[in-house]
Amino acid sequence: MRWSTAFIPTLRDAPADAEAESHKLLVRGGFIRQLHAGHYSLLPLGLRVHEKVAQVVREEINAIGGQEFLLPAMHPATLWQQSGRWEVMGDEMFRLKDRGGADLALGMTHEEVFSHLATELNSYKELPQLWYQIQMKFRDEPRPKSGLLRVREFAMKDSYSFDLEQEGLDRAFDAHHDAYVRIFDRLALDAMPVQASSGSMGGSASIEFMVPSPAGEDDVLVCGQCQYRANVERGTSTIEPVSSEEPALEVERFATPGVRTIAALETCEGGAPAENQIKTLVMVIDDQITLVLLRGDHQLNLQKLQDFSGAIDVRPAEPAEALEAMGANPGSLGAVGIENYKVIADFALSGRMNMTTGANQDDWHYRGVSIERDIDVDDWADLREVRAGEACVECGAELEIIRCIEAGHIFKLGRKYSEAMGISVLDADGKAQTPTMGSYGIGIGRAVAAIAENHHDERGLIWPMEVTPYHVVIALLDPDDESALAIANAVDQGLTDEGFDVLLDDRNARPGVKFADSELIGIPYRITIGSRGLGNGVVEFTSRSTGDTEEVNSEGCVDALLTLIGHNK
RNA sequence: CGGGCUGUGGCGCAGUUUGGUUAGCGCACUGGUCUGGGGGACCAGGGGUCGGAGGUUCAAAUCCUCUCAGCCCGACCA
Repeated sequence: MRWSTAFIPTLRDAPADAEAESHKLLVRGGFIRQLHAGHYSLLPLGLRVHEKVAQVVREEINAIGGQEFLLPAMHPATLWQQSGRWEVMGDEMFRLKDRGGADLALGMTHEEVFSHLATELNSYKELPQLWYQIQMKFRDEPRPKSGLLRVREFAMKDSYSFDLEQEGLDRAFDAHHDAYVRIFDRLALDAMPVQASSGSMGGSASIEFMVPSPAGEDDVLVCGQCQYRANVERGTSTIEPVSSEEPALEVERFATPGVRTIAALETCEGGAPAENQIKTLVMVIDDQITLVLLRGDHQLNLQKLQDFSGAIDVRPAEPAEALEAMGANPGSLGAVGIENYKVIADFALSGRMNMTTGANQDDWHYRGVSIERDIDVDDWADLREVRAGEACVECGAELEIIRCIEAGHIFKLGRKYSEAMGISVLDADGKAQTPTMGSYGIGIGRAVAAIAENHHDERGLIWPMEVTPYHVVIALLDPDDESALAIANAVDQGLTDEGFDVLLDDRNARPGVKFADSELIGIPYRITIGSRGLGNGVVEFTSRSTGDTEEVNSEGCVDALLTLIGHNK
């Protein structure tokens, strides 16, 4: 490719609203342009990277037996109604009507469509199947952000496995796990597999592949000693038990004028340390008022509550709702004597006595509360968010919390979708069986951004060889010098013949511009051909990542350059 | 959805408080001269009607109302 005829609109300044490094650099380097919030155009350079990432994914999924499809992006509502997710997906699904008034949706994932196709499976002899596609997904994200990291329209590789038995699903799941490790390795992403919440996907097991980055949106618990890795939405820790003072006293109501917070209750007359308080949260779980109890110094993780309840919609009650339900304002609420609402308590409260909590009357609290004796707890659950420094549940070492980008996610779905969509095959005994499914996703555009996020310096991007838009850029400093041009053409041809993607910078621009641009767009190797070097009979070979330059005799330089690149395309 | 902020050429910004000729600057772009190994200089140019609609006024980028869009924090989401 000749740079002089290519569309590579580089910018000296990043757009003012770009925050994430990948966002700034992908825009500045002429890879992407925003059309509107959450929707990006891939320019030629961006598309080349995107396709190379997709190709790596494709090769590795093919290698474990995947068969590629391309499914519609627009789906009939009936399909989603059948799985029950027409309601579950809520506002996140783009919905529209056709001219006849039929409800349609833009696919945010493809369990339904693939399951629908899988109804054509008839016999156990046809199993297992491993199907996948690389297709646009549409999600009406409340807040698109960070360039390609969180968008509303994005390419995703999603694969789906169909097996007769659990062991088959386990194999498909493990095969994906290993394939994902290879994919992220090839993409030069340090992705770690972590235990994850299944969210709206349902299912029994789920592992996310997390790439550490400050631009990420997930917090991951990482043990420094053992291999324990878990999303905070799922992870637990071992905490020092708090020994309650014995004996259990009687519940006593006491005045706490103006006290509305845990912190205030710690310091007021007759108060108690946070760990001896019961925090009472009024939540609305699928329109049902529910009380959630935590130790005073603990934070609720909403996703844990959602996963435990299996609800579609979980939110904190509005202050007015809380007042109406409880007869007091938040800050003075408690679950003592509550019978008409469901109460869910965090495990950390188990067995605690002589606790302090709100009395459901402003300015009054109870002390001497023993949770099992005084509160009608319906359910116990792990609801609290782990904090950095707590002890690993596996080995007791300290847990760290690391901000990460979710680059991939694999689920064991079980039979939820195959049942709903009516997939059935006959087994060897001629009995109808419902296959068990797995689903496995990797965001292609997000992977591009994650790579950019992790491979850049102050001068610009530094693409890994697997995904770089061009392997080599030839900086032809004197395009009007015929001998220089001849050598540049020979190098271009020679490297291209060996399968390298070559960008020949033949623009009539100053050397500084060419160097700066080639570094900004992150081409791994630069070959500089200029009159100064040629005067000494050499061309130069520079590595983008190290900045090191070697001189190569211009005579017969193609072979020498091929050796330097080391055929590591 | 709540809070904060911003919309002026492709990008970055000034001008808005205190309405007043042809709306300005840097980068980018076009032509030219010089230059020629780290975003070069000079000369000459082209491009915006100030997010949109309505209003106030002799006069609106500037004031008022409505509206749309984008960004950040939170909520939410995977």
